[in-house]
Amino acid sequence: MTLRLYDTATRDVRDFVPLEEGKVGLYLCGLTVQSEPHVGHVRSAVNFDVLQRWLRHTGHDVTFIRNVTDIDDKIITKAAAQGRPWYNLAAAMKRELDAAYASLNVDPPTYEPLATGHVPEMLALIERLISRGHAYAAEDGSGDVYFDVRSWSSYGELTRQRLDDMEAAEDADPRGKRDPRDFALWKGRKESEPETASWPSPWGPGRPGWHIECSAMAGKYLGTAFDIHGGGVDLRFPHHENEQAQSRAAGHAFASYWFHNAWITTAGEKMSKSLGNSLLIPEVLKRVRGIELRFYLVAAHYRSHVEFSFEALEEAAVGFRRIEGFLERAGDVEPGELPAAFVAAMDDDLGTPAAVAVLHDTVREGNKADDPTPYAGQVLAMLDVLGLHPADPAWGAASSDDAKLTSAVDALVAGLLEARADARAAKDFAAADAIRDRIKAAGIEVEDTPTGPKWTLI
RNA sequence: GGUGGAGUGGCCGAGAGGCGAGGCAACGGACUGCAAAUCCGUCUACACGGGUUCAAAUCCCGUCUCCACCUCCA
Repeated sequence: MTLRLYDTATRDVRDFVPLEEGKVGLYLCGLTVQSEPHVGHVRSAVNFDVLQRWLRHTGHDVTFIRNVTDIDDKIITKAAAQGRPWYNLAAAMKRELDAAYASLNVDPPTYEPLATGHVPEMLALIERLISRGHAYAAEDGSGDVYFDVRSWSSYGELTRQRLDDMEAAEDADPRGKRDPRDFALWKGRKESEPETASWPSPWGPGRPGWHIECSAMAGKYLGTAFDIHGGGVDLRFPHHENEQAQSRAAGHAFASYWFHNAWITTAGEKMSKSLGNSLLIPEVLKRVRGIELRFYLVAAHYRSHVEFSFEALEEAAVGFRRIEGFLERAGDVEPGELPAAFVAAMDDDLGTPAAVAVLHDTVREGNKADDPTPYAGQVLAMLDVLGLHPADPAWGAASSDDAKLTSAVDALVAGLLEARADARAAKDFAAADAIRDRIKAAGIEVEDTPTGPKWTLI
């Protein structure tokens, strides 16, 4: 069985066939680093991370490029409002983003190019488009350069839009455009913008339009034809449509498959950056651990809309702890083979919900078995490929202070548990339960297991 | 107006013509001194109205509701 993926361009699930056998070029539109990342942002990263891990697991040599847009209108505007340089805001938000990815065990990509580092590549691409008759410098002296959508008859093919059916943007300042739907490849510097936010070009100082950076960077690192390109559904139009148009107009085949993840919403609505702080990653991680948040995200199919709620998140966390509890009881085991049903689920358009069901089934079988070891091995293998291995150092090793505290508490609790054991042996259950209640009041739960009592923090 | 998507049991969330995913919660049982954990069982649904079919949550027609994109957006 081979991997099948849903392709936005063809709108169906089809066999994934790489351009070159055994190798995969993957491009993900990362974030514009203009504010702190929230749960919605990391979903895309986690979904792509699962894709990347699965491709690697199935024997592909993956080159994964995830760009960072570190210059755009919003960054300039927000930085100005905050009274700091745009590049400082971009750098600070990039660090926040890195921290969020790390807390969810998102594997770093092969390379993470910055838009500002690829201006020459963009200029070369723009000049190529001009020479081929698909772009033009504005005649109003603005220094803008636009892509000429009327010159590219396939425009709209990715999202099946017809130019004539599109609503013209309300704030459409026609500037020097020949058609209101023409989009900027290069934006001439305005007087109000900082000089540091401009680069020299044949059309005067300016900065990149949004779409051109991805075409330029994907081309540089993955070649003019590569396998998979993706991002959130909102990027289909105009961003991906425009990328494809300009790349193909430049004579490049561009992406073979388009992979788009659905939204996470709150209260039925898109998680916008104006919703406040409650869903920023550090805030969410006060409620659940990173591994639990990742489990919540992985348990839903990447193309399904997820209605975020803390209740659902905490429920997922409870389910995950059940899996962890099983592994703890099973003791040290090495990852084993993946169950066939799990592999089939993953091969079917990354069917993580069905894969997670296999995970649960295996845990139940393991809990029933006299020897849980082989089941635990399978569970570990499944968790590992989903980026959810509990022992992965990415989740953060306990600090030495934590270890000392654990050891100290263990010694104190041990004394109480001995007294409780004595009381139980003497069938003085009232005394035994009193001790247990006292421990519980301190925030520690005691469970009796076949190998003796065990304590955990509540 | 154009494009794409959604409506599933108390809740979350899969599936996409036929042997009723999975989880959480609840209840009953086993185990336990009592619990906890674990296992077994129960509750078993597909927005609405028609239709096709031996068989529809799944296909067709219609209706309603909701969301996204067409402007920056994961």
